[in-house]
Amino acid sequence: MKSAVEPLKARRIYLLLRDRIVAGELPPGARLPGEPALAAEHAVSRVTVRRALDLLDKEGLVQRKAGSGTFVHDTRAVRPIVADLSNVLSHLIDMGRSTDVRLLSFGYGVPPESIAESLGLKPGERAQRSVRVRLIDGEPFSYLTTHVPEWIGLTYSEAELAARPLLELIERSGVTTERATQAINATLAGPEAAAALDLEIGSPLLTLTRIVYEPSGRGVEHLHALYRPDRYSFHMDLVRTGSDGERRWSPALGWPRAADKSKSEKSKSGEKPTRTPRVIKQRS
Amino acid sequence: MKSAVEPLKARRIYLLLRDRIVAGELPPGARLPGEPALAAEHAVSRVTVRRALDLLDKEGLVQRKAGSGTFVHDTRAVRPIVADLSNVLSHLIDMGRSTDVRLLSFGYGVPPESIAESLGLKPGERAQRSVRVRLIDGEPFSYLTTHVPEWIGLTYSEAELAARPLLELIERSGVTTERATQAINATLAGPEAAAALDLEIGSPLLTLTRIVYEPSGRGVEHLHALYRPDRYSFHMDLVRTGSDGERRWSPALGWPRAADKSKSEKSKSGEKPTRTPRVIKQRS
DNA sequence: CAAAGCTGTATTATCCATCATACAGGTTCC
DNA sequence: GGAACCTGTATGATGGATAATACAGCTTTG
Repeated sequence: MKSAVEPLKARRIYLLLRDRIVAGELPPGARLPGEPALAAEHAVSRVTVRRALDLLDKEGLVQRKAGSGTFVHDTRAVRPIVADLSNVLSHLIDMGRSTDVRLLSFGYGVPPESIAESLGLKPGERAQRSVRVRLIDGEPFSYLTTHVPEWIGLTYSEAELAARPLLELIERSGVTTERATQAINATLAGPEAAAALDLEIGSPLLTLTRIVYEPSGRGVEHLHALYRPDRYSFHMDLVRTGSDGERRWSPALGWPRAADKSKSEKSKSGEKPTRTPRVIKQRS
Repeated sequence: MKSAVEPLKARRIYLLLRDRIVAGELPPGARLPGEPALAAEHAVSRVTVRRALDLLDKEGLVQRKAGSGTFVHDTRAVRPIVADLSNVLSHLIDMGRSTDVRLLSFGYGVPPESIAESLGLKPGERAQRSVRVRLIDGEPFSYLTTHVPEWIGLTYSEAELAARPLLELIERSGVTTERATQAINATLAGPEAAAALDLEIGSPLLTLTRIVYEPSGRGVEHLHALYRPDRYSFHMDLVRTGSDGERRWSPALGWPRAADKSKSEKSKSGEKPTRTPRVIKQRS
């Protein structure tokens, strides 16, 4: 009973380099240390370094040139950053990007206790469970598991769910949705999510758990979403609010949605970087 | 050249079980399948299943009883969920929890390109870089890397940074901060962050990147934060806004901050679950 | 062109995770 | 008590990841 399961060495180095790249320490185009140098630096064999670089290569983060070196791939191209807070991909759509939904699972049953509780179901009461995957430009980026009380779920068909937003169907059933709570977190990809999102098991994922309430306070939808961090992230603009001594950041409401920067190009350059939604495909 | 580096089998099973637990599919107190059963189910040896269970045990998610079985530990106790959006831990403090900051690194140098760009620095211009770890009740939960333009950084000392909020120091220097952008994402823990957060390399982490701007549009602080997802997550309340056809969720502003639920206990039970900030320590 | 450095590739040996199996000891239930 | 489960522990065998080394071919630099 020793040796806790630790990631393979190649993976360690892969992670390390990956962090240095995404952190910008190794800017796009830069040539990173040679394989012998990396091997010495991390006290591993060159073969292992190679494996790490292979991973980075397969992921499109670096580009290897025989005889020359390994170079950081143009990150901007590889990171088709999808973004938005509070709501989802609203402005993606009117940006000419095609989104698609695939229904993986649909059925009724007794949900796990924690979900039943948040939906205000009595023990044994059934709910509709569905699993969907969202694609952007053909590439999967989110894995959604939703639970809805049975009496609401029965108001629409499986085909309708595959075609329309769930919340729209819920509201169509006569329920009004006003309030919701959500929590954002991180996890590792389990087998199913990894398969659906075209990832390896153990990849990092962004998590969003949202519970939608009707005015009476009863839960009507429990959403558990997993996002690929390289294809999705939450962005928000903040403003400093509160009077002295109690100043905090608050989300900038009524903000210029997807602010087509045509409007504010007054100041010089660094207006709002990291906001270059170019439409470039990533290698599958 | 085959076999991509795939996570160890034990880790796979660990992740699988872990997901089923946090998803509530295996509710607290439940006995999970016996080791032989799990071994058969996943087509691995019992030894491997054992390793996976050891990980869950060490993490405090399950409790093993010789001769009896392996049981899901009381999740509520194990998840001292810290939370808040937009700002950080505001209400934690007035909840009687002690937070502490540890300065790991402090110095000046030329920052990586992407950060220099967001701070509006000219190539070669220097910035102050600091790395801090935040603890709650003695346990580390966030790993903060900040970059500040040199001319601001010079207005305070290393000791001051270790003692007071950075933004306060920045404002004290005469700069006014009004706007900020931030992005939330997920990654895997690299070596340094893993060590500082008392995690294994490859653990999932919540990421927050915030850039604070002064009114002129120039960046004055670049913050990169890594959070342990089991000790921190972003919560927010949402309200449905926008007129028909363009309805979306918006963060509920002006909400009862840290709503001491003494106020709204009108409706029955399920008012706002998952909001039970009991102060229970987790095993180190 | 030649030297130096790099990536690609192969070989052999070692180490560690995993497998398969067996047994000891505790718990539960009849 | 005893059967049937469970967890804890140990064994040797096997395969894959890694180490150490060597060499080929390409690129860059002088």
